[in-house]
Amino acid sequence: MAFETLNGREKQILRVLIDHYVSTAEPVGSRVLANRYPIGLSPATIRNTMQDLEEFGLIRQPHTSAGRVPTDEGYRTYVDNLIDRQPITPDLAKTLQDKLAAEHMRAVDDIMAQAAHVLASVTSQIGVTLAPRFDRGVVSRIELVPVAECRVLVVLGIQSGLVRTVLMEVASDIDQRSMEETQRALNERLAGQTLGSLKMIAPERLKDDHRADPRLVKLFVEAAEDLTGNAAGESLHVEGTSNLFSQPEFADHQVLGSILRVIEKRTPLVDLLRQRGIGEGIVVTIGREVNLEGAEGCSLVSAAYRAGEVEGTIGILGPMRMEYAKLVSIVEYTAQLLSEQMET
Amino acid sequence: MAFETLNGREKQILRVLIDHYVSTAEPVGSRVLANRYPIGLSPATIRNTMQDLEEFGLIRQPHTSAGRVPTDEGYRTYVDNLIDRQPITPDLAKTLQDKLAAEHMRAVDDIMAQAAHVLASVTSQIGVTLAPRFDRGVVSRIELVPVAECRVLVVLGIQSGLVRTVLMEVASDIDQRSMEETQRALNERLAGQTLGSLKMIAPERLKDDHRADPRLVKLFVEAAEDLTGNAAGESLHVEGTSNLFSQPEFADHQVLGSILRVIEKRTPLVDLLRQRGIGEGIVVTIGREVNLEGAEGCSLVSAAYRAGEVEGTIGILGPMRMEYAKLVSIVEYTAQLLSEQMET
DNA sequence: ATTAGCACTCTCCAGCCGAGAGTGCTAACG
DNA sequence: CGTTAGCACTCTCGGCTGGAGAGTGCTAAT
Repeated sequence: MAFETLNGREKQILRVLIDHYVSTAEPVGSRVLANRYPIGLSPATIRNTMQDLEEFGLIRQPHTSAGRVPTDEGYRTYVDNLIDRQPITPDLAKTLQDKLAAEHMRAVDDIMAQAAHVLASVTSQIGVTLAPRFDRGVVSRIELVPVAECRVLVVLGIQSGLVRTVLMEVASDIDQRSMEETQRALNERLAGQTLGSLKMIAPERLKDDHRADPRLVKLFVEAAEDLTGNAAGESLHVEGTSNLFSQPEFADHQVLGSILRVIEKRTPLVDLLRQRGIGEGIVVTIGREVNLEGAEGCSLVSAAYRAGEVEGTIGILGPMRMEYAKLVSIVEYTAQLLSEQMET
Repeated sequence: MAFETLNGREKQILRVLIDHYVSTAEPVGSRVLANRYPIGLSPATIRNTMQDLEEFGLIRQPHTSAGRVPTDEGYRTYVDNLIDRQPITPDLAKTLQDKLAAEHMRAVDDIMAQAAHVLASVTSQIGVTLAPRFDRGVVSRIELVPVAECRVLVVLGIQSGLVRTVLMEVASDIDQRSMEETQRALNERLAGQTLGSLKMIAPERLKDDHRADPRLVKLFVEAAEDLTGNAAGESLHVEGTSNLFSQPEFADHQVLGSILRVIEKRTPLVDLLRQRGIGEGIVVTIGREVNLEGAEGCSLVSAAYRAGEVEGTIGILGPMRMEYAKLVSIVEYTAQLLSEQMET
């Protein structure tokens, strides 16, 4: 059922059918299409075309004598071929800029939370953001800041100006001087390396360095690891889940429950977003493609953003029946803003 | 309808009625109570007592010829007077310890998120945690760490070992030396002050100090302010909202929706928790007392924890029909663990 | 004071019916 | 030959009904 096999009329009918269904959430009958859209065909003819589209697997009937509803594949071809993307309005662009770029610089985490929030409120869907993967980040500066008796704060500066910190617990008998020496050694030997490679590289490069305290180095490597791997849980932000309540397709308690449950698990969603991040630009994932247990009825519109070497993903999650034409632009623009802001 | 006006029988009936209702979620009839509990009275007698309790406003009938259901006030007197608290099992204590105290030291935020998660999974309610209010925290150490061209990371050590960091944007022409001088000055003049008082105290104490760069000081004060006030949004962690889906009282779409909506707004919930935090120990807030628009059918079991001078609140949010006897102990114990962990 | 008995009320569920919507097919039409 | 009018058919949905069941409140007996 490749898109090319569809004739012009079939394409047209599919388009208006989805357009109409998206705005009403009701099965679409032939009469409605004939009346409301300038197709110039009688309901009967439209019915015939609809039967064809049904055979192609692009639309289906919830039951005999109901109107038609798009299938996953229907949405797929619609998004891939029929959509005409609606550029973002200047108004909206301004809103997004204000809410995101504005104010003074904040921590990465705050920005991500804010981005998720804005996406949710602007689209009335669920806004999701994934913080950058730091393992690709190039280390530009390392600071060890003693903050209490046995605690040292590791400050890791990444090229492009991002910063991350981790607390580590050290033996109490490490003195100020040795710490400073170690810090100097770390900076000299590790600057310019990616965060992800530290685990491999650090022990090797520092083993001959008489200045560095090996215990500190070991802890440091562990801390760096923490930042790349373990942070997976914390790096996901989800906002606007209550928006789903106004969607008629989620009126069913079970359905809605299983969606929220899978979102709350975090890991599956993180994986999904990571996976979607690798392709450049905007990606629309529809229905079963989403591959989240319980969220089969959902679509994800996602886009990657990047800050120097590190990149992450943002997106919106909602019912398959969403205004792709509009939302795609919003997500794309937001990702772009985010990239800009982070590079500053 | 003070508790003392109830006679022994009324107390007994109220207790078993609530016990039974909590476990079944069905209106409780007189027959069931007579059969299932060793009251030694006939259904008819129980019915009379029930009528009395209804007049007191402690129970009510959803409709004529249904069993009785506790009212807000019913739960209130139950929790205040009739409950016999069920101590935490050793098993559960161990689980909580493992999940919370375990692993190496993490940032405050991670701990709070983890605590919310654990509370949710252990109680099958919504787990909520509020990070400590740092404005009461006593500053023990201030570090200014340059991390990029125009960026300085402010590291604020609080007595009792907690740390917070904020990024600030500085003019590019501030040199290394001046930064170090300023840092020294800040430490000397501000250590021992509470974070909340910095805004007042700092300008005064530093205005004569020739070492401190006034621009840096100004930015520093702003950063500190950020940490105390603005952080309100980020300091709340909510986990386990999907647990509500298995509660029969929230089968209704509207009800559930409005609860999740008000939780997502954050501010009302933050305020509620702050307010509940000021009283020592554990607090049970029931039904309308909760005072969250849309969450009238919920109860909150909350407890304050403290780490040195700073304190925060944790709790669980769920339907009024919850196993208070058990949950109160769990929340209390968790708060205690949290206090211990943070003081370390 | 307690309890057995009973009439009464209300909910819940299953079944039924008619209205309405929308289809697929067939036959007529240009 | 593509298009369309007409029509029989199917399926859902809302409202109505009636019976079963649960639980009450009252009264009279213990």
